[in-house]
Amino acid sequence: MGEVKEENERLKLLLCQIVKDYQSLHTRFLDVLKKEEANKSTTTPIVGSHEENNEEHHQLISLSLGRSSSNDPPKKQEKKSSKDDDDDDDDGKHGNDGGGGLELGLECKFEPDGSIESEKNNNPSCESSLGKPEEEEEEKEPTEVWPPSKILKSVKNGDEEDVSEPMQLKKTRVSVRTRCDTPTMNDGCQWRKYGQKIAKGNPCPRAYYRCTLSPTCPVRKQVQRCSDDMSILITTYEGNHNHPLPLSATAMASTTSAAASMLHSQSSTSQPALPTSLSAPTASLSTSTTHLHALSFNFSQNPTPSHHYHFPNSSISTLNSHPTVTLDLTAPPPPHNNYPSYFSRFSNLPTSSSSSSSSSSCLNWKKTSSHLTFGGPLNNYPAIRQSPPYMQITNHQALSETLTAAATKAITSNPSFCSALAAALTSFVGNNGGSGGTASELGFASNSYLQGKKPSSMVNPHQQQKQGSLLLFPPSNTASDPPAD
DNA sequence: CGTATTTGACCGGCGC
DNA sequence: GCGCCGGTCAAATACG
Repeated sequence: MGEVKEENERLKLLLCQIVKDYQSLHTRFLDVLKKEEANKSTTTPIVGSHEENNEEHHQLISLSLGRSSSNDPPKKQEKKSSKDDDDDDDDGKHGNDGGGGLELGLECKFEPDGSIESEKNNNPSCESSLGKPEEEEEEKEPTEVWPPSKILKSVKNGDEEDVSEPMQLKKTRVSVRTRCDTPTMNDGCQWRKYGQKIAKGNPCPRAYYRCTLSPTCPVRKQVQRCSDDMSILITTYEGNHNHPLPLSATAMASTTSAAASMLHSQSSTSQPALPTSLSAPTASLSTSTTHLHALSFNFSQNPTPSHHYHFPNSSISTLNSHPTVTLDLTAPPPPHNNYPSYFSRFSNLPTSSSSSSSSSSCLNWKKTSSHLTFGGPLNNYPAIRQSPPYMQITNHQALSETLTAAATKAITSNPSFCSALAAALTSFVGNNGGSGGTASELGFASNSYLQGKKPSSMVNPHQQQKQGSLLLFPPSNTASDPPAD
């Protein structure tokens, strides 16, 4: 109990810090927002997903990061927050919010008066696992992979989301192909090798690692050289961390969990929708065992033609027990795409790299011009769209954006992303031991977005370092993307 | 001496 | 039922 209390105190401090940072960032953000508004004062609505002329469109991602009390079905409120008269609100499908808006809801709601509804254990609607005890969080994480019988099948709360999910969901894997000289690419985590095997079809041995940052962390990774090209390292992640991650590890962790969640929702459209209802990207992936050479995502949004994203080097394999998202970051950039360093950043990190390199673990999206708006601070959010606090990101970009940016968008527009994001957030803040957890989580997420948006002007290095960086922030300014609108 | 890695054994799933 | 194969365990070994 003493330790727990101590931990709690520590987390509270962390939360306070993050909230503080968030508020200062938000202030700055509003300034930026005003400027942008001024720039595009030509009536272009924020949510205007007007015809993307191949290369540009407005896409709104609204992150509802408030904490909701248990009686508010998240679906409803997210839809509401996006558009009241949204036509699709049936439970089986992820609602498209209107006008090209993609909305992420994390089932969190803040009271308008600033008080935080913090019902850690009492909000079944909060599948995104914000504010959940560790165990529950793991349980609910759609991509969670439990180690075999060793870690006993812990008691499942009867009506948890996870219960209804098929087993295969827990085996979701995210595979990352990178060029890497070192035996393993440095993703910021600490791994312990527990096995090695020669897998069929590949002379190179496959190494098995488990995360050692926490003794109970269920995350595994497999590392294997590609038989065709020995310089390519295939790292396959499985599961989600159930502990705070070092800064340098948050990017990959959140990406993989988000990607896994994405796969989940893609491959299970017939399933009861996750309580988070957003415009669900419909991936044009075949079922069963088809490996695609590319990922294509359609953001089918109401009246407008769907936004289509193409991931030329990635694939999804929905093998029975191990549906896998493969992010191939090794191929040369296609002509129309300007590839950033993607994850190669990870592989390029010196093996000794720690979180000391302030924001080195962030993926840098150098292109894009996003219009990013916030729902305001915890207690004082301008009514940009609706009542609940949220973030809105409208991206003025499209296919010319980096693959990473596109992938992120695809992921973030996915309903299941909430879970992943929540996992990342909770991991970062240590499962929000304090009652004010959501506040800090919101702050953290916001800051992350801000970092992605204006790293230099909005966040000083210290803050970046302190707050960590969440991978899934929207793309930042683009060179190719004309500011005009 | 403590910790990490290696490596053969073991186990369970799956296909035949 | 059997064998293959992927994944994990755990004793032995290596390392600092």
